[in-house]
Amino acid sequence: MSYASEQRARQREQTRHALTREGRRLFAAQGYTAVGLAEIVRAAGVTKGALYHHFEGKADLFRAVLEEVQQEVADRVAAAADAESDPWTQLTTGCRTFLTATTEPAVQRIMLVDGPAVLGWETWRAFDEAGAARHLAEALTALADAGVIAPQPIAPLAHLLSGAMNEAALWLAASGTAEDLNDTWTALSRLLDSLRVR
Amino acid sequence: MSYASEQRARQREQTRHALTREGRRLFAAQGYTAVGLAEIVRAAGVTKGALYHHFEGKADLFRAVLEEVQQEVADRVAAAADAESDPWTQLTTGCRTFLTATTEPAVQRIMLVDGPAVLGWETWRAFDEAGAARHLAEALTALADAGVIAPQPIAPLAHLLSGAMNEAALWLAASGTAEDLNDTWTALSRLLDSLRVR
DNA sequence: GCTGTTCGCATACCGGCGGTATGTGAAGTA
DNA sequence: TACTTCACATACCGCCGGTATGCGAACAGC
Repeated sequence: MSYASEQRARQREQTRHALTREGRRLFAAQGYTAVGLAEIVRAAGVTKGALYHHFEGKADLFRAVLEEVQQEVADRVAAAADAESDPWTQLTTGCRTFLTATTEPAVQRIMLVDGPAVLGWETWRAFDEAGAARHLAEALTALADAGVIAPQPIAPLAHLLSGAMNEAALWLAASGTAEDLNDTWTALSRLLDSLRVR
Repeated sequence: MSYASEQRARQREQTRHALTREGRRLFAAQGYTAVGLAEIVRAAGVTKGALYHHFEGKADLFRAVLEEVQQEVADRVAAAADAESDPWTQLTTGCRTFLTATTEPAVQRIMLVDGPAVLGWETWRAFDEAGAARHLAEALTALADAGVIAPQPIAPLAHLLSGAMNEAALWLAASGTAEDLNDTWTALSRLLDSLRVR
């Protein structure tokens, strides 16, 4: 494949990116069902033909967008956690970062509200486990192995904590003052602290 | 109003009930978007005219169904909790009942998956606060007032716990063995216990 | 550099869905 | 009995997701 042959590949990537970009913006602003394909392709400057050339349909475009959003959140959480050296601080920092990151309305609607309904909960969970939820489970496993928290099945605990943070993020975004964020973090910190071996 | 005048009222109620009944069944089995109005009215033995005479549209029918489901869950939780005399046992019993009640697939898809996406999260939250979530907040408030748990803002804590149980219920239903239920309940019990003043 | 092929996308079209406007007959009223 | 109301049925519409097809530019081989 020559250099010149990359012309089409770049154009292809550019079109695909325009679709996910505008799809993400519109899905976040109006919700999955409220936004039509016509609106997306118009915003992206292409036609439905392009969309169906790159994706299997509306739900598949949404899936690509969701994957992108979850990856970003996971990266932010991982970056914040990796900046810490102490395993326990990595957990708390990761949780705190997740809580603030998912407070963005765009992230919320796509990742927490429409995601499960559009893709089905099982599919959504699979994506979630590939994202930030995986870091949570890994951190808990490491802490259990190190004896910092009591040895116990990790999966149930991870889901409890993940769900707690998801719902808290939604609540904070809806009626969230700075005080509510503080109180929520305080309460979550206490719950996390209770895991430690004394 | 004479006895004879109640004829229409009874028929009316019967038709409305058939719609919510079949709507609930189909929404639970296939999800909100996958089931069409034609299928619902056919199962209920009426036509779309009847549906639009009783409800404002598809979303309004779903709202009525959701309200019904949430009320049932709230009643089960309240009944189980009221059977206990100790306030702390009321909380734990209520949580345990909620966890098992929401494991039903029908309850899950309507209440936890489609609910927020169809009605919007804020509307869904309003219904949730009128249901089982209210009992949780009330129980926590009573325990805080009684000095059993540390005095603290209740709303953030209630949302954390509510979200934890919602997600745990979804996980249990998806891949839930009896062992997972036990482990989840053990983990949740520990979290609840950490709230107690020592 | 000419020709055949592939590829990325546009155009045109379809079926089905939620929603609405209107008809109709039985129940209720005076 | 004549009139009104009400609970629904019938018929219809616009829109949206999805598909089939057309087409021009980009590449490949000679």
